[in-house]
Amino acid sequence: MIDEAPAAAAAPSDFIRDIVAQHVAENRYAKIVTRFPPEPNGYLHIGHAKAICINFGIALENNGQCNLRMDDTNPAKEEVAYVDAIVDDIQWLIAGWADNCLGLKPKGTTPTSQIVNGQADYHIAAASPGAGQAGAEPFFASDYFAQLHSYAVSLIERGKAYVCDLSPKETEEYRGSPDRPGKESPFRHRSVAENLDLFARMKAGKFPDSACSLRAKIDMASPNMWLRDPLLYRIRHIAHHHTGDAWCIYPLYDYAHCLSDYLEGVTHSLCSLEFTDHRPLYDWVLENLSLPRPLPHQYEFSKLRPTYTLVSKRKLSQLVASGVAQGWDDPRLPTISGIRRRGVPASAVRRFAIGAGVTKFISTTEYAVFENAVREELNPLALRRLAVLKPIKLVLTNIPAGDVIECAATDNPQSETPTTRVVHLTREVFIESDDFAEVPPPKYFRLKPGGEVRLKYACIIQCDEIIKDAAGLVTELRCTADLTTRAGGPNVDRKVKGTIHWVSVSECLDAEVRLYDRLFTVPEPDADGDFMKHVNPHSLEVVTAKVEPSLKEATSANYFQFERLGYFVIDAKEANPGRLIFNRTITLRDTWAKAPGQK
RNA sequence: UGCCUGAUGGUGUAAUGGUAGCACAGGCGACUUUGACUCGCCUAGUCAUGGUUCGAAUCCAUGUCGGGCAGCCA
Repeated sequence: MIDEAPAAAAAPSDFIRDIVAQHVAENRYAKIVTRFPPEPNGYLHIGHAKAICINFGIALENNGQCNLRMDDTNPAKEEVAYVDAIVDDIQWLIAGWADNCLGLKPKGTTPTSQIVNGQADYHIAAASPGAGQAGAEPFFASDYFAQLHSYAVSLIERGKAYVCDLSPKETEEYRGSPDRPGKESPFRHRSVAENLDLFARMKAGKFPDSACSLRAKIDMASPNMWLRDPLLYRIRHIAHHHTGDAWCIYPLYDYAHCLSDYLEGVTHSLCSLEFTDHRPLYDWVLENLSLPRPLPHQYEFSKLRPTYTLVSKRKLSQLVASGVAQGWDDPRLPTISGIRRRGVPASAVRRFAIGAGVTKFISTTEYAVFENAVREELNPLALRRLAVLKPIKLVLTNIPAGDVIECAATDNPQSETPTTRVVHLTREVFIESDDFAEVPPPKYFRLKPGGEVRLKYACIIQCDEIIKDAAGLVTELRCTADLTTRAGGPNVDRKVKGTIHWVSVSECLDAEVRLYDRLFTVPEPDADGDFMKHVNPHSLEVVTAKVEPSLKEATSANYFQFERLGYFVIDAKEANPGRLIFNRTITLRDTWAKAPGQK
């Protein structure tokens, strides 16, 4: 496994952490329990990373637990494959950080609550340090269907819910609009006995889809739309990925979520802002069931929205379906799997997500903040290697063919005890074509006719001659090496302005290198509702690079920095021992490229 | 003419009645066998108007602007 940097410092406090701290001080709960509740209908993306970091972070900081729960109440959209992908992404993202507070449950079990000494006692699984171990699985809202059903019966018995025969279309009309009260359903005042009978028949499959629904009896004139007799259950004759054909009625989010939280002993249900209007309904369900305390409470925060990308499952799937992206794990996508394949360490995703802060302010986070987080984490981790992306041949005329000069190259200068490896300087080397200019711009430190430059880890060279082909293109540079400037040599301290990277022509390896850039050309691709038009046509460039021979042993468990170029990883999906493929995670910061007159 | 929610440099975030701070971005410089890293300096902010107070980003009032809410989605 990759040698990760230590977990980033604890997140600074925020309004939610303040509330939790207050509750801890009051001893309000035996244990702080949060949850991360994805619907298994797609892949996790960078936006989810914030919710993950908040929920797991708060659990971690309070010796609590964060349950991973599949919010799977809509069988039409959900698949097991997504469940597996989500579990995998989560485990990668929190490994070495919060994996000890990851709440999973023994496979096949169902948590329930019971009353012990007048207090709710929750049978929730203990945190599972070996999250990946067989026998553990996430929680599923669908595991609670039986319990949820009996709660619904209880609501009916209390006169708090009724079976409504209005069609979806009529239901919508009766609901009114935000500035106009709704109308009561003609079925609102059915007797408890009739509702019980109807609900039993709904469950028994006596009605077709949408023929009727179970609704909460609240207030059709409420200024809050979610309180206008919201639906609790709908009829769907469709198999569920987790419960199979056991049910044909399925609970809706607002009904299932609060009760799932309750059944798992969740204390703080943290979600994004768009659920703020749902909170009164969340509380209504729990209150009207007269459940034993303590009850969970919902708190909302603003989503993470980085520039130059999209965080919407629907739009992301459009990119995949249209072929703009080559799968959900395309390294240009902001999906967790894409980011991971791109070579971004989990610690960098966390640093970014945590750094964004927790507020109710609708914000956009500059992509540069993400880039900074990636470089911050990679710099101390990445092994330095020499690689030439766009090679041009350079001949050291004073080194005889066949001579091999050993040079010690540092693996990581950031390390307290840096290790080195040997690279071989030979008569012919490749250098980056960008590192030579026949007509150099002002302040050009690199190689130019008659100029000097240092070959990193080797020696200073001087450019004597330029060889061109018939078309006038430079094909070869002829230089003289000053071997007295090598490490240990008498003139090692001689200074030249430029140092460039290189590889030996006779010893280097060919590697496919995929150079990724941001997927969109504008900061807010969907601002005008047509993000497809802003796709960056140059978001992927593939080159055949010349890389130093030690890279033959590279595995996807290593992060590399190709010196002066950027950070790279082996493409975990497509590379194999016979085919070296590197993904560029991100370039190094480059103040030269930004200089006036450059590119 | 509804309800909910928010507003601090370019961006994000802190200050919880007492010196508006930090990070990113941007600029200048030092260092450098990575034009990287590191270090130093600089630029730039409390939505508006009133009020309370010795003192307001913070409390109150009014206004302005932004976001969310009318799925049998989550």
